[in-house]
Amino acid sequence: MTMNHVPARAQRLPHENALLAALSSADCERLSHDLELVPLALGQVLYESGETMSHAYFPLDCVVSLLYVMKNGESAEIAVVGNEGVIGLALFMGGESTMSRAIVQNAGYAYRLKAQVLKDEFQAGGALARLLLMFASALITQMVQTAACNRHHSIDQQLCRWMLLSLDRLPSERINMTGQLVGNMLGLDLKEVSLATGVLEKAGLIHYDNGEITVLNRAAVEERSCECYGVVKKESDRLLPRAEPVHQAV
Amino acid sequence: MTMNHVPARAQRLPHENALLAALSSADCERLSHDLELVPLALGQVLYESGETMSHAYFPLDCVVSLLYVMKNGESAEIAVVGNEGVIGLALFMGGESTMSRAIVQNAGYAYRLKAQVLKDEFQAGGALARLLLMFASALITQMVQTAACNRHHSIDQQLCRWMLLSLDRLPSERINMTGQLVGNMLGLDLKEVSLATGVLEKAGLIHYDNGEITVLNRAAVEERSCECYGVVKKESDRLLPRAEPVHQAV
DNA sequence: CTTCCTGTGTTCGATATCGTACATACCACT
DNA sequence: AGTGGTATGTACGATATCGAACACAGGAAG
Repeated sequence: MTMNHVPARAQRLPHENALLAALSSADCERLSHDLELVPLALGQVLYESGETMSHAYFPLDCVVSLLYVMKNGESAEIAVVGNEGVIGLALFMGGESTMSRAIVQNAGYAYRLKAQVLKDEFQAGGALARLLLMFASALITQMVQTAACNRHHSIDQQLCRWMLLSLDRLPSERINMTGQLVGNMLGLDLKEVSLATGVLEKAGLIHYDNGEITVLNRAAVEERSCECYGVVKKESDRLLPRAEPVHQAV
Repeated sequence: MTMNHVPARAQRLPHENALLAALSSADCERLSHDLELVPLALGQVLYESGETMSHAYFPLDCVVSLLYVMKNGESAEIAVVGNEGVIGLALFMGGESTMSRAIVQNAGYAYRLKAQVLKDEFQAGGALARLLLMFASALITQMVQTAACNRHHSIDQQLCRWMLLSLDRLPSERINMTGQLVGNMLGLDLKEVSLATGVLEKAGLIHYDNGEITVLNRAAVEERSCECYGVVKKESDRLLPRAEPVHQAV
């Protein structure tokens, strides 16, 4: 908890988010009045399935999961979004809501825009509109891959894929999350998570202790993961602008 | 081979597709020069994963599946599109290609537009642009649901869901498809399809004979299906304009 | 220190799923 | 009729997955 004297707050800049960073300075200037910096806490729900969204969120250093939650409470992660993207596609796609819940998987900061501002900006059809559509493409790729992965790959493989997707959006090699939560993300029971992490730990790929997963050997995890991680990453790189390096401003 | 006694051909109208039907007569008029009627054969591949698309297709009476195909050949259906939608979202989303294969699940006719025409039309930002985005929303819902369904529901339930989605896009209660193909769609082995159809047949819900599935008791199939079918249908109804009734022109 | 409580991790047995192999029906063509 | 190819149905064993009950830690309150 070294976060107490968070000097970061004042220094957070919009261009820590890849989409905002890719805007021209004119576009950025215009939006800057509407961009509001907000801290997002672990577990915070940005919107609930079927709800109308009030804002779109552009993550800076946080990670947000899109979860589908069934009537009986079982859930499944559909996609992960970090500083390469935005939460709130449905706003400009015309549906106003989606069938998934957006929940903060890793605390941090995000900029947000009021729903109407984003809609207007999209309507105007400028650079942001193009970026949003590109990101939507990348997100669809991730959803498609998730669907196929859920059908065909083992829990171990899926866990590896998930850890890699998370790591790519985090500054360190540690994922701070309880087994319970990991289970929610992957639609698993706690014991299934335990089993899978146990196997990977015995193999020396990770260390798992009380709600903290440390990846010891990333290459081996990639090896063990299914092709899905690679496909999503490659397509994401193809479609999206590169994110600014995340860290320590001067 | 003359088409002389195929009266259907001449009578196929753009408004058999819900998206085209929802256009104003002005929009429709303008597009009509570019709309080309094409027959689609069972098993025809409209585009291959990763390929650049040359056209967007608006199905009239055919059904098209979006499949993801793994490196080892295993496949999984991501979504089904009939006359309520269009094939070729990636064209205007900016990606140019998607990671899925579009394959004709039920033969019939479609209108198609050259890629550039669709892109220009979308750029112009008129009614068609809004409809395309709405349809994209509905398709995303279907993909999300597929991902969750693959994670949590049994093969029986998934088969029921799949049959219902197909029936909604077909004029009769019969689905003409070999078990092999059904397997491809759902990412199953032939024997798993056999097993599942066997169970449903014993229960009197369907009759399955030599590549033809007849649904005998639709209500019971809905009962047995998971919640996924209902969610997709409801969301689809919410977002999309109603399709014209499919059949006999005057 | 004890008790409760919540979150966490483990064990065991039931069931679903999947790989392999083999048996059968139908159709088209020679 | 005979032959090959495609579609289908069945059986058995190996795993993976999942449900239910049990076991353990640590913090808060008494």
